Amino acid sequence: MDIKSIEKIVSLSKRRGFIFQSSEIYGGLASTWDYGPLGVEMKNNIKNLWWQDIVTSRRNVVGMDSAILMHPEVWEASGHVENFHDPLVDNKNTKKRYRLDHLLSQQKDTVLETLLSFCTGTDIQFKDKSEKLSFITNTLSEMNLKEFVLTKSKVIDPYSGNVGDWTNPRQFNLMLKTSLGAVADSSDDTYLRPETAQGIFVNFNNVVTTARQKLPFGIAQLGKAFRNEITTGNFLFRTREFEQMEMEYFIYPEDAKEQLEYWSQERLNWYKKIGVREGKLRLRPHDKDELAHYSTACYDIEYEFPFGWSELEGIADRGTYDLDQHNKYAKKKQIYFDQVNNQHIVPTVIESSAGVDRTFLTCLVDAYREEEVKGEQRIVLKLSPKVAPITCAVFPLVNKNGLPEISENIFTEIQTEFSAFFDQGGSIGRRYRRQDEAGTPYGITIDHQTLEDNTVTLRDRDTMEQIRIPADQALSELRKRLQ
RNA sequence: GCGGGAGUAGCUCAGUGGUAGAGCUCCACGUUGCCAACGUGGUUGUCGCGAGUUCGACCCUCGUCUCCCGCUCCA
Repeated sequence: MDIKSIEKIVSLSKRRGFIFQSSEIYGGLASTWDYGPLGVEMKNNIKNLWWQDIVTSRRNVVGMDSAILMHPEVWEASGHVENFHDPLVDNKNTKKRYRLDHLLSQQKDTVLETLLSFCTGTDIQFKDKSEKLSFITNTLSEMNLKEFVLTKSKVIDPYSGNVGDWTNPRQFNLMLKTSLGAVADSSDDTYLRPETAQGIFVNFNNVVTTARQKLPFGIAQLGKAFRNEITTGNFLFRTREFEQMEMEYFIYPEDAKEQLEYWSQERLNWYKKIGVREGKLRLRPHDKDELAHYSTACYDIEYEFPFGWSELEGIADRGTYDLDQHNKYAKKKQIYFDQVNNQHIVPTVIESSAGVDRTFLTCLVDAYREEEVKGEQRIVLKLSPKVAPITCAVFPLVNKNGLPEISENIFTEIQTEFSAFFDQGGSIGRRYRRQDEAGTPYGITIDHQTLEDNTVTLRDRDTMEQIRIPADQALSELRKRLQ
């Protein structure tokens, strides 16, 4: 696939009604996208395939659907208020931007001491350098600085090796704030959830007692999450509003390693099952310094996009972090009573956190092909039939001799079970090609022979070959192929 | 946030300081009848948005928004 491939995907998405830019008639809103008629079908298919695989087909995983808005203290407890922001500084000379803590970790001690003198409460003793660094970072970020202390302290820009002309640190909070209630008062500030996981953790007890689950068991949830990303881009890949498919699997602590491996494989296999080419997928363990504030081990499932290997999903060992935190902050405790060992424990959590939109983009990119057929270019989406927005298109070969009427009847029958599309406009070749671009795996054509022996042709999108089957077996044939 | 490229019909793009075009698509009718066939007719644009210069701006200037690529960033 060439370098313009993402543009081609964007163009096809719009042309066929997969994805439109949000608020397009007003000039668009950065990195927000709307799903069109084909897009929403395909997105629903992906979500249903996930739900089927994670919840429906498993005895010990249950689903739920929590609210997007949650009590502000949830985000205090989860660590997001403290950790989910980046203090950034710019060097006006080199135009480089750094995270303050990353930048300071590369500075000499004398520079740090100078910076420390600008902070209040300098008599604090620090255990080690990293504690000192985070103190300086946090203090400087929160101070309302009037002078440019980084420049005064002679902070070096690693890019140039010289003292930079630094802006003061600014906090970029990655959580989107909103106000509840009629009056916008700071006491009503709350956040749009940056992950769906917390909705599961705060309902842990509710689910345990009502679903009568015993360790190990999982709680799954599908829904929107919001992050005020500083840098967005790559079409659907990084957006501020996105949909997550998350599952928290609660286990005995000693099983953590084994379960992390198990779920990593399960999840990797799921992408293969929905038709993503195996060679474009990989499982990558996180380095220690990549780990999130809650995690002790993590795998990424990555796909090789035109813009490089990028994360589709993280499978993380969150330990007991989240439940512990809520137990510290909330009045009601989230604790599991282990009937086997007759004791109260806080279970360890293995989390699978996948992005719906990223999976959607993966499917599109992975399926996109440009082929040459009789000297003409054919653009085709070789989507898995389970993922494709339209399962089957129905065509009368000609618009006379009663063929449209017969076709309508077959279409109506197929529509009861599958997403179907009826098309009698233009030549038959044109209609096939339209469906190729939409990724429709099957086409049923009603021709003159149908009038004689009641058979129809079934066309395969990928091979473009046709077989003849009895009209009354069309539905069962599709059923067979979709299994 | 920086640098580069781009924004004109649904798509791909041409265009000129004097109120806009092509190909494809799409729709209708006719014809044909299995892989973007043909004929006739037809729909569609505040030329991304806002200012400025000008008698007059799609075109020049400034600002701004959006997309793509590369940086930076991405617990």
